[in-house]
Amino acid sequence: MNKKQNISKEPYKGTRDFYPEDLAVQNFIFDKAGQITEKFGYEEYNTSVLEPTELYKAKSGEEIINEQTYSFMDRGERDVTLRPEMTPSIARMVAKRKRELAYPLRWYSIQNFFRYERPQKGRLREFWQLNADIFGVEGIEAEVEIISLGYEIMKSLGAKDEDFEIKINYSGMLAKVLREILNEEDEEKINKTIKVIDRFGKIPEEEFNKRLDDALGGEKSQILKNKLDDKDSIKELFEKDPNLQICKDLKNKLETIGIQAKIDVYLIRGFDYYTGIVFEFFDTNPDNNRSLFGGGRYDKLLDIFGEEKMPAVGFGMGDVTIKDFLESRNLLPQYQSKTDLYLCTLSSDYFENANQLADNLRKQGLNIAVNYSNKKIGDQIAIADKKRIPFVICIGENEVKNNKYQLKNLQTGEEQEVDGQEVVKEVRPQ
RNA sequence: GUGCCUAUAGCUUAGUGGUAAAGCUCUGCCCUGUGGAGGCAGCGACGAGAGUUCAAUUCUCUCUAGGCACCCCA
Repeated sequence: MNKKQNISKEPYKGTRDFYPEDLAVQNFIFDKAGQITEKFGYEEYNTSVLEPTELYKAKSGEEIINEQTYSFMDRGERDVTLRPEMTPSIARMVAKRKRELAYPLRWYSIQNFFRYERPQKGRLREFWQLNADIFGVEGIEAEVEIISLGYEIMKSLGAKDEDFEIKINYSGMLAKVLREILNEEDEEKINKTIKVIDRFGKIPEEEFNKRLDDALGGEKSQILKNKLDDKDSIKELFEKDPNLQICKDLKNKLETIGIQAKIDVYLIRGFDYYTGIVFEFFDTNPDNNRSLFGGGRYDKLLDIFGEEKMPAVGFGMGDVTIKDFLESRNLLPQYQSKTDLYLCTLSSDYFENANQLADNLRKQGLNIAVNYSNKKIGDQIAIADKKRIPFVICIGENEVKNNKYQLKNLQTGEEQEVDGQEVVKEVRPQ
Protein backbone atom coordinates (compact mmCIF):
# COMPACT_ATOMS: atom_id res chain seq x y z
CA MET A 1 0.00 0.00 0.00
CA ASN A 2 2.39 2.68 1.07
CA LYS A 3 6.12 2.80 1.41
CA LYS A 4 6.00 4.14 4.90
CA GLN A 5 8.55 2.40 7.00
CA ASN A 6 7.01 1.20 10.20
CA ILE A 7 8.90 0.75 13.42
CA SER A 8 8.59 -2.80 14.68
CA LYS A 9 6.09 -3.42 17.42
CA GLU A 10 8.15 -6.27 18.76
CA PRO A 11 10.07 -5.73 21.98
CA TYR A 12 13.85 -5.88 21.73
CA LYS A 13 15.19 -9.38 21.14
CA GLY A 14 15.03 -11.55 24.19
CA THR A 15 13.02 -9.04 26.23
CA ARG A 16 9.34 -9.00 27.00
CA ASP A 17 6.57 -6.47 27.25
CA PHE A 18 4.58 -7.05 30.37
CA TYR A 19 0.95 -6.36 29.55
CA PRO A 20 -1.23 -6.09 32.65
CA GLU A 21 -2.09 -9.78 32.59
CA ASP A 22 1.60 -10.66 32.19
CA LEU A 23 2.66 -8.34 34.95
CA ALA A 24 0.02 -9.90 37.16
CA VAL A 25 1.77 -13.24 36.71
CA GLN A 26 5.14 -11.68 37.45
CA ASN A 27 3.77 -9.99 40.54
CA PHE A 28 2.13 -13.18 41.69
CA ILE A 29 5.48 -14.96 41.61
CA PHE A 30 7.59 -12.29 43.22
CA ASP A 31 5.00 -11.07 45.73
CA LYS A 32 4.86 -14.60 47.10
CA ALA A 33 8.60 -15.10 46.93
CA GLY A 34 9.30 -11.72 48.54
CA GLN A 35 6.82 -12.30 51.35
CA ILE A 36 8.35 -15.65 52.21
CA THR A 37 11.84 -14.21 52.09
CA GLU A 38 10.85 -11.45 54.48
CA LYS A 39 9.35 -14.07 56.77
CA PHE A 40 12.89 -15.39 57.09
CA GLY A 41 14.07 -11.97 58.16
CA TYR A 42 15.66 -10.80 54.90
CA GLU A 43 15.87 -7.10 54.14
CA GLU A 44 15.43 -5.75 50.66
CA TYR A 45 18.25 -3.87 48.94
CA ASN A 46 19.01 -2.76 45.40
CA THR A 47 21.82 -1.57 43.18
CA SER A 48 22.03 0.07 39.80
CA VAL A 49 21.54 -1.97 36.70
CA LEU A 50 24.84 -0.45 35.50
CA GLU A 51 28.10 -1.70 36.91
CA PRO A 52 31.71 -1.05 35.96
CA THR A 53 32.79 -3.92 33.73
CA GLU A 54 35.82 -4.61 35.89
CA LEU A 55 33.51 -5.97 38.58
CA TYR A 56 32.78 -8.98 36.41
CA LYS A 57 36.24 -9.32 34.97
CA ALA A 58 37.74 -9.41 38.42
CA LYS A 59 35.48 -12.17 39.58
CA SER A 60 36.63 -14.74 37.10
CA GLY A 61 40.20 -13.51 37.00
CA GLU A 62 40.06 -13.82 33.24
CA GLU A 63 39.52 -10.99 30.86
CA ILE A 64 37.76 -12.73 28.07
CA ILE A 65 35.36 -14.84 30.02
CA ASN A 66 32.30 -12.64 29.89
CA GLU A 67 31.33 -12.80 26.26
CA GLN A 68 27.73 -12.89 27.31
CA THR A 69 27.33 -9.47 28.80
CA TYR A 70 25.93 -6.21 27.58
CA SER A 71 29.06 -4.10 27.83
CA PHE A 72 29.79 -0.75 26.26
CA MET A 73 31.80 2.44 26.62
CA ASP A 74 29.94 5.39 28.06
CA ARG A 75 30.45 8.97 26.90
CA GLY A 76 33.19 9.39 29.44
CA GLU A 77 35.10 6.35 28.17
CA ARG A 78 34.12 4.20 31.11
CA ASP A 79 33.63 0.50 30.46
CA VAL A 80 30.09 -0.28 31.63
CA THR A 81 28.08 -3.51 31.86
CA LEU A 82 24.41 -4.15 32.43
CA ARG A 83 24.43 -6.45 35.42
CA PRO A 84 24.21 -10.11 34.40
CA GLU A 85 23.80 -11.30 37.98
CA MET A 86 23.54 -9.90 41.49
CA THR A 87 26.26 -11.69 43.42
CA PRO A 88 29.21 -9.40 42.56
CA SER A 89 27.10 -6.34 43.30
CA ILE A 90 25.98 -7.52 46.69
CA ALA A 91 29.53 -8.62 47.44
CA ARG A 92 30.65 -5.10 46.60
CA MET A 93 28.03 -3.53 48.85
CA VAL A 94 28.92 -5.83 51.71
CA ALA A 95 32.65 -5.32 51.22
CA LYS A 96 32.24 -1.56 51.27
CA ARG A 97 30.53 -1.52 54.65
CA LYS A 98 31.93 -4.73 55.92
CA ARG A 99 32.77 -3.49 59.39
CA GLU A 100 29.61 -1.59 60.15
CA LEU A 101 27.06 -4.17 59.02
CA ALA A 102 25.43 -6.47 61.57
CA TYR A 103 25.90 -10.18 60.99
CA PRO A 104 24.42 -12.53 60.14
CA LEU A 105 23.36 -10.28 57.36
CA ARG A 106 20.27 -11.34 55.42
CA TRP A 107 19.54 -9.41 52.25
CA TYR A 108 17.33 -9.98 49.23
CA SER A 109 16.41 -8.22 46.02
CA ILE A 110 14.07 -8.72 43.08
CA GLN A 111 15.62 -7.14 40.02
CA ASN A 112 16.19 -7.52 36.30
CA PHE A 113 19.38 -8.78 34.67
CA PHE A 114 20.77 -8.83 31.16
CA ARG A 115 22.76 -11.47 29.34
CA TYR A 116 23.66 -11.35 25.71
CA GLU A 117 22.62 -14.85 24.70
CA ARG A 118 20.61 -16.58 22.06
CA PRO A 119 17.10 -16.76 23.56
CA GLN A 120 15.51 -20.17 23.92
CA LYS A 121 13.19 -22.02 26.24
CA GLY A 122 13.74 -20.86 29.79
CA ARG A 123 16.36 -18.29 28.76
CA LEU A 124 15.92 -14.73 27.64
CA ARG A 125 18.16 -11.72 27.40
CA GLU A 126 16.38 -9.86 30.13
CA PHE A 127 15.07 -11.76 33.09
CA TRP A 128 14.04 -11.03 36.64
CA GLN A 129 15.51 -12.77 39.58
CA LEU A 130 15.04 -12.97 43.29
CA ASN A 131 18.40 -13.09 45.04
CA ALA A 132 18.68 -13.95 48.71
CA ASP A 133 22.01 -14.13 50.53
CA ILE A 134 23.16 -14.66 54.07
CA PHE A 135 26.57 -13.36 55.12
CA GLY A 136 28.61 -14.17 58.18
CA VAL A 137 27.54 -17.72 58.96
CA GLU A 138 30.28 -20.32 58.63
CA GLY A 139 28.23 -23.29 59.72
CA ILE A 140 25.87 -25.48 57.75
CA GLU A 141 22.92 -23.61 59.30
CA ALA A 142 23.27 -21.05 56.53
CA GLU A 143 22.82 -23.70 53.84
CA VAL A 144 19.89 -25.20 55.72
CA GLU A 145 18.24 -21.81 55.94
CA ILE A 146 18.79 -20.85 52.32
CA ILE A 147 17.56 -24.18 51.01
CA SER A 148 14.50 -24.15 53.23
CA LEU A 149 13.81 -20.63 52.07
CA GLY A 150 13.84 -21.87 48.47
CA TYR A 151 11.64 -24.78 49.51
CA GLU A 152 9.11 -22.55 51.24
CA ILE A 153 8.95 -20.26 48.22
CA MET A 154 8.14 -23.24 46.00
CA LYS A 155 5.43 -24.32 48.40
CA SER A 156 3.98 -20.84 48.60
CA LEU A 157 3.68 -20.84 44.82
CA GLY A 158 1.58 -23.96 45.05
CA ALA A 159 4.20 -26.56 44.16
CA LYS A 160 3.89 -29.96 45.76
CA ASP A 161 6.82 -31.96 47.10
CA GLU A 162 6.69 -34.31 44.14
CA ASP A 163 6.81 -31.45 41.64
CA PHE A 164 10.45 -30.69 42.27
CA GLU A 165 13.56 -32.20 43.78
CA ILE A 166 16.53 -30.67 45.52
CA LYS A 167 20.02 -31.82 44.65
CA ILE A 168 23.02 -30.93 46.75
CA ASN A 169 26.72 -31.38 46.29
CA TYR A 170 30.02 -30.09 47.60
CA SER A 171 31.94 -28.12 45.05
CA GLY A 172 35.17 -29.72 43.93
CA MET A 173 34.61 -33.34 44.93
CA LEU A 174 34.28 -34.61 41.41
CA ALA A 175 37.44 -32.82 40.33
CA LYS A 176 39.36 -34.44 43.15
CA VAL A 177 38.10 -37.89 42.24
CA LEU A 178 38.90 -37.38 38.60
CA ARG A 179 42.42 -36.28 39.39
CA GLU A 180 42.86 -39.46 41.34
CA ILE A 181 41.34 -41.85 38.84
CA LEU A 182 43.10 -40.37 35.89
CA ASN A 183 46.30 -39.36 37.55
CA GLU A 184 45.78 -36.08 35.77
CA GLU A 185 46.95 -32.73 37.10
CA ASP A 186 45.91 -30.55 34.16
CA GLU A 187 43.14 -28.37 35.62
CA GLU A 188 41.77 -27.47 32.24
CA LYS A 189 41.37 -31.08 31.20
CA ILE A 190 39.67 -31.88 34.48
CA ASN A 191 37.26 -28.98 34.08
CA LYS A 192 36.44 -29.94 30.54
CA THR A 193 35.84 -33.51 31.61
CA ILE A 194 33.49 -32.38 34.37
CA LYS A 195 31.46 -30.41 31.87
CA VAL A 196 31.20 -33.44 29.61
CA ILE A 197 30.14 -35.64 32.49
CA ASP A 198 27.49 -33.08 33.31
CA ARG A 199 25.99 -33.74 29.88
CA PHE A 200 25.72 -37.47 30.55
CA GLY A 201 22.23 -38.69 29.76
CA LYS A 202 21.34 -35.38 28.13
CA ILE A 203 23.15 -35.99 24.88
CA PRO A 204 23.37 -39.20 22.81
CA GLU A 205 25.90 -41.74 24.06
CA GLU A 206 27.93 -41.53 20.88
CA GLU A 207 28.25 -37.77 21.24
CA PHE A 208 29.09 -38.17 24.91
CA ASN A 209 31.93 -40.57 24.13
CA LYS A 210 33.22 -38.30 21.44
CA ARG A 211 33.32 -35.32 23.76
CA LEU A 212 34.98 -37.32 26.47
CA ASP A 213 37.70 -38.41 24.04
CA ASP A 214 37.98 -34.79 23.03
CA ALA A 215 38.48 -33.60 26.57
CA LEU A 216 40.85 -36.29 27.76
CA GLY A 217 42.34 -38.14 24.85
CA GLY A 218 41.35 -41.69 23.97
CA GLU A 219 43.32 -43.59 26.54
CA LYS A 220 42.29 -41.76 29.69
CA SER A 221 38.78 -41.41 28.40
CA GLN A 222 38.57 -45.19 28.24
CA ILE A 223 39.87 -45.50 31.79
CA LEU A 224 37.23 -43.05 32.94
CA LYS A 225 34.44 -44.83 31.10
CA ASN A 226 35.37 -48.09 32.75
CA LYS A 227 35.48 -46.39 36.12
CA LEU A 228 32.13 -44.74 35.63
CA ASP A 229 30.63 -48.15 34.94
CA ASP A 230 32.11 -49.54 38.12
CA LYS A 231 29.72 -47.79 40.48
CA ASP A 232 31.06 -49.31 43.68
CA SER A 233 34.67 -48.39 43.26
CA ILE A 234 33.86 -44.83 42.28
CA LYS A 235 31.55 -44.53 45.20
CA GLU A 236 34.40 -45.57 47.43
CA LEU A 237 36.48 -42.71 46.13
CA PHE A 238 33.80 -40.20 46.97
CA GLU A 239 33.32 -41.74 50.40
CA LYS A 240 36.92 -40.96 51.20
CA ASP A 241 36.25 -37.25 50.70
CA PRO A 242 35.42 -35.56 54.02
CA ASN A 243 33.27 -33.07 52.15
CA LEU A 244 30.78 -35.81 51.37
CA GLN A 245 30.14 -35.97 55.08
CA ILE A 246 29.13 -32.34 54.98
CA CYS A 247 26.61 -33.14 52.27
CA LYS A 248 25.22 -35.97 54.37
CA ASP A 249 25.04 -33.72 57.38
CA LEU A 250 23.12 -31.15 55.38
CA LYS A 251 20.82 -33.79 53.95
CA ASN A 252 20.03 -35.05 57.45
CA LYS A 253 19.40 -31.62 58.86
CA LEU A 254 17.04 -30.84 56.01
CA GLU A 255 15.26 -34.12 56.56
CA THR A 256 14.54 -33.27 60.18
CA ILE A 257 12.62 -30.22 59.01
CA GLY A 258 10.74 -32.20 56.40
CA ILE A 259 12.77 -31.36 53.30
CA GLN A 260 14.09 -34.16 51.13
CA ALA A 261 17.34 -33.53 49.31
CA LYS A 262 19.42 -35.81 47.14
CA ILE A 263 23.18 -35.85 47.16
CA ASP A 264 24.35 -35.74 43.58
CA VAL A 265 28.11 -35.79 43.32
CA TYR A 266 27.82 -34.98 39.62
CA LEU A 267 25.88 -31.77 40.20
CA ILE A 268 27.90 -28.81 39.01
CA ARG A 269 27.20 -25.12 38.89
CA GLY A 270 28.45 -23.29 35.89
CA PHE A 271 30.85 -20.98 37.60
CA ASP A 272 33.56 -21.84 40.05
CA TYR A 273 33.41 -19.20 42.73
CA TYR A 274 31.52 -21.65 44.91
CA THR A 275 33.62 -22.86 47.80
CA GLY A 276 31.38 -25.38 49.49
CA ILE A 277 27.86 -26.69 49.27
CA VAL A 278 26.04 -26.07 46.01
CA PHE A 279 22.41 -26.93 45.35
CA GLU A 280 19.79 -26.85 42.66
CA PHE A 281 16.04 -27.23 42.54
CA PHE A 282 14.93 -29.35 39.59
CA ASP A 283 11.56 -29.72 37.92
CA THR A 284 10.55 -33.37 38.17
CA ASN A 285 8.39 -33.15 35.07
CA PRO A 286 10.07 -35.54 32.62
CA ASP A 287 9.28 -33.18 29.74
CA ASN A 288 10.92 -30.24 31.45
CA ASN A 289 13.64 -31.81 33.51
CA ARG A 290 15.61 -28.67 33.97
CA SER A 291 17.10 -26.74 36.80
CA LEU A 292 14.68 -24.19 38.21
CA PHE A 293 17.13 -22.31 40.35
CA GLY A 294 20.12 -22.87 42.56
CA GLY A 295 22.92 -21.41 44.58
CA GLY A 296 25.58 -22.25 47.08
CA ARG A 297 28.33 -21.08 49.35
CA TYR A 298 30.88 -18.55 48.18
CA ASP A 299 33.16 -17.61 51.04
CA LYS A 300 35.94 -15.99 49.05
CA LEU A 301 34.18 -13.57 46.76
CA LEU A 302 35.10 -10.55 48.84
CA ASP A 303 38.70 -11.29 47.88
CA ILE A 304 38.33 -9.28 44.74
CA PHE A 305 37.82 -6.14 46.82
CA GLY A 306 40.91 -6.85 48.87
CA GLU A 307 38.82 -7.92 51.81
CA GLU A 308 39.29 -11.00 53.90
CA LYS A 309 37.02 -13.90 53.30
CA MET A 310 33.44 -13.61 54.42
CA PRO A 311 31.15 -16.60 54.77
CA ALA A 312 28.27 -16.26 52.31
CA VAL A 313 25.50 -18.49 51.03
CA GLY A 314 22.91 -17.44 48.53
CA PHE A 315 20.72 -18.30 45.60
CA GLY A 316 19.03 -16.69 42.65
CA MET A 317 15.59 -17.61 41.36
CA GLY A 318 14.68 -16.44 37.86
CA ASP A 319 11.22 -15.62 36.59
CA VAL A 320 11.47 -17.39 33.25
CA THR A 321 11.98 -20.95 34.45
CA ILE A 322 9.62 -20.53 37.38
CA LYS A 323 6.89 -19.22 35.13
CA ASP A 324 7.31 -22.21 32.78
CA PHE A 325 7.15 -24.47 35.78
CA LEU A 326 3.97 -22.90 37.17
CA GLU A 327 2.35 -22.88 33.74
CA SER A 328 3.05 -26.55 33.15
CA ARG A 329 1.63 -27.35 36.58
CA ASN A 330 -1.38 -25.12 36.06
CA LEU A 331 -0.51 -23.14 39.17
CA LEU A 332 -0.93 -19.64 37.81
CA PRO A 333 -3.98 -17.80 39.10
CA GLN A 334 -6.55 -16.44 36.70
CA TYR A 335 -6.13 -12.76 36.02
CA GLN A 336 -8.38 -10.45 37.97
CA SER A 337 -8.39 -6.69 37.79
CA LYS A 338 -7.39 -4.74 40.85
CA THR A 339 -10.23 -2.41 39.98
CA ASP A 340 -13.18 -3.39 42.18
CA LEU A 341 -15.99 -1.64 40.42
CA TYR A 342 -16.74 -0.19 37.00
CA LEU A 343 -19.23 2.67 36.79
CA CYS A 344 -21.19 2.60 33.52
CA THR A 345 -22.90 5.76 32.42
CA LEU A 346 -26.20 5.92 30.54
CA SER A 347 -25.06 9.08 28.82
CA SER A 348 -22.54 11.86 29.21
CA ASP A 349 -25.08 13.70 31.36
CA TYR A 350 -24.24 11.32 34.19
CA PHE A 351 -20.46 11.52 34.10
CA GLU A 352 -20.48 14.00 36.93
CA ASN A 353 -22.79 11.91 39.08
CA ALA A 354 -20.64 8.86 38.42
CA ASN A 355 -17.54 10.76 39.41
CA GLN A 356 -19.15 11.88 42.66
CA LEU A 357 -19.99 8.32 43.53
CA ALA A 358 -16.53 7.18 42.49
CA ASP A 359 -14.90 9.81 44.66
CA ASN A 360 -17.03 8.80 47.60
CA LEU A 361 -16.25 5.09 47.17
CA ARG A 362 -12.54 5.68 46.62
CA LYS A 363 -12.44 7.46 49.97
CA GLN A 364 -13.90 4.29 51.44
CA GLY A 365 -11.01 2.31 49.98
CA LEU A 366 -12.35 0.93 46.72
CA ASN A 367 -10.68 1.07 43.32
CA ILE A 368 -13.13 2.56 40.87
CA ALA A 369 -13.03 3.23 37.14
CA VAL A 370 -15.61 5.37 35.39
CA ASN A 371 -16.68 4.89 31.78
CA TYR A 372 -16.67 8.00 29.61
CA SER A 373 -17.30 6.36 26.28
CA ASN A 374 -20.97 7.08 25.50
CA LYS A 375 -21.22 3.50 24.33
CA LYS A 376 -24.30 1.44 24.79
CA ILE A 377 -24.74 0.21 28.31
CA GLY A 378 -24.39 -3.41 27.22
CA ASP A 379 -21.08 -2.65 25.58
CA GLN A 380 -19.87 -0.91 28.70
CA ILE A 381 -20.66 -3.96 30.77
CA ALA A 382 -18.86 -6.08 28.21
CA ILE A 383 -15.80 -3.84 28.58
CA ALA A 384 -15.83 -4.24 32.35
CA ASP A 385 -16.11 -7.97 31.91
CA LYS A 386 -13.27 -8.03 29.43
CA LYS A 387 -11.08 -6.13 31.86
CA ARG A 388 -12.10 -8.74 34.45
CA ILE A 389 -13.47 -6.12 36.81
CA PRO A 390 -15.76 -7.99 39.21
CA PHE A 391 -18.58 -5.45 39.73
CA VAL A 392 -20.48 -2.83 37.77
CA ILE A 393 -23.01 -0.16 38.61
CA CYS A 394 -24.89 1.72 35.90
CA ILE A 395 -25.53 5.39 36.56
CA GLY A 396 -28.60 6.96 34.98
CA GLU A 397 -31.70 8.91 35.75
CA ASN A 398 -33.08 6.42 38.29
CA GLU A 399 -29.91 6.21 40.29
CA VAL A 400 -29.48 9.94 40.47
CA LYS A 401 -33.11 10.40 41.49
CA ASN A 402 -33.31 7.63 44.11
CA ASN A 403 -29.74 7.46 45.29
CA LYS A 404 -30.01 3.67 45.00
CA TYR A 405 -27.81 1.56 42.78
CA GLN A 406 -28.08 -1.80 41.10
CA LEU A 407 -24.80 -3.51 41.96
CA LYS A 408 -24.08 -6.25 39.46
CA ASN A 409 -21.68 -9.09 40.10
CA LEU A 410 -20.24 -10.02 36.72
CA GLN A 411 -19.11 -13.45 37.81
CA THR A 412 -22.54 -14.60 39.00
CA GLY A 413 -24.68 -12.20 36.98
CA GLU A 414 -26.63 -11.39 40.13
CA GLU A 415 -27.81 -7.92 40.96
CA GLN A 416 -28.88 -6.27 44.15
CA GLU A 417 -30.06 -2.84 45.12
CA VAL A 418 -27.73 -0.95 47.44
CA ASP A 419 -27.21 2.59 48.58
CA GLY A 420 -23.91 4.42 48.42
CA GLN A 421 -22.82 3.29 51.88
CA GLU A 422 -23.53 -0.39 51.27
CA VAL A 423 -21.34 -0.81 48.21
CA VAL A 424 -18.10 -1.33 50.10
CA LYS A 425 -19.25 -4.24 52.19
CA GLU A 426 -20.74 -5.97 49.15
CA VAL A 427 -17.72 -5.50 46.92
CA ARG A 428 -15.12 -6.23 49.57
CA PRO A 429 -16.75 -8.39 52.20
CA GLN A 430 -14.56 -8.79 55.27
C1' G B 1 28.96 -18.20 17.60
C1' U B 2 26.88 -23.24 15.07
C1' G B 3 22.73 -26.22 13.42
C1' C B 4 17.46 -27.38 12.51
C1' C B 5 12.42 -25.51 12.01
C1' U B 6 8.95 -21.52 11.14
C1' A B 7 6.93 -16.71 8.93
C1' U B 8 -0.73 -15.63 5.76
C1' A B 9 -5.52 -10.00 9.21
C1' G B 10 -4.55 -7.50 16.05
C1' C B 11 -4.76 -13.13 17.67
C1' U B 12 -5.36 -18.50 16.21
C1' U B 13 -5.35 -21.08 11.84
C1' A B 14 -6.91 -22.74 6.35
C1' G B 15 -5.32 -22.61 1.30
C1' U B 16 -3.31 -22.01 -3.84
C1' G B 17 2.03 -21.42 -9.66
C1' G B 18 -3.30 -17.21 -11.81
C1' U B 19 -2.92 -12.00 -5.19
C1' A B 20 -6.63 -15.66 -0.40
C1' A B 21 -10.76 -18.45 3.57
C1' A B 22 -12.57 -18.85 8.51
C1' G B 23 -13.10 -18.28 13.94
C1' C B 24 -12.04 -14.83 17.77
C1' U B 25 -11.05 -9.53 18.33
C1' C B 26 -12.16 -4.63 16.58
C1' U B 27 -15.74 -0.72 14.16
C1' G B 28 -20.77 0.43 12.80
C1' C B 29 -26.00 -0.74 12.56
C1' C B 30 -30.50 -3.40 14.38
C1' C B 31 -32.07 -3.69 19.63
C1' U B 32 -31.72 -0.62 23.88
C1' G B 33 -32.57 1.17 31.58
C1' U B 34 -30.86 -4.82 32.89
C1' G B 35 -28.18 -4.77 28.43
C1' G B 36 -22.11 -8.39 28.85
C1' A B 37 -26.90 -12.30 24.09
C1' G B 38 -28.47 -12.54 19.10
C1' G B 39 -28.75 -10.71 13.97
C1' C B 40 -26.62 -7.78 9.91
C1' A B 41 -22.64 -5.12 7.73
C1' G B 42 -17.61 -3.51 7.66
C1' C B 43 -12.07 -2.76 8.63
C1' G B 44 -7.99 -5.79 8.13
C1' A B 45 -2.84 -10.23 5.91
C1' C B 46 0.64 -13.60 2.34
C1' G B 47 7.98 -10.50 6.88
C1' A B 48 11.79 -7.86 3.18
C1' G B 49 14.70 -8.26 -1.27
C1' A B 50 16.41 -10.94 -5.51
C1' G B 51 15.92 -15.11 -8.96
C1' U B 52 13.09 -18.95 -12.01
C1' U B 53 8.30 -18.20 -14.69
C1' C B 54 3.67 -15.46 -19.24
C1' A B 55 2.39 -15.30 -14.03
C1' A B 56 5.24 -16.27 -7.23
C1' U B 57 1.77 -15.70 -1.23
C1' U B 58 3.07 -20.68 -3.26
C1' C B 59 9.42 -22.94 -6.10
C1' U B 60 14.93 -21.31 -5.19
C1' C B 61 18.49 -18.03 -2.80
C1' U B 62 19.77 -13.97 0.55
C1' C B 63 18.32 -11.03 4.55
C1' U B 64 15.30 -10.06 8.82
C1' A B 65 12.40 -11.81 12.80
C1' G B 66 10.76 -15.78 15.94
C1' G B 67 11.09 -20.83 18.00
C1' C B 68 14.05 -25.08 19.41
C1' A B 69 18.72 -27.60 20.22
C1' C B 70 24.09 -27.03 20.74
C1' C B 71 27.86 -23.68 22.98
C1' C B 72 27.32 -21.30 27.43
C1' C B 73 24.41 -20.81 31.66
C1' A B 74 27.28 -16.15 36.82
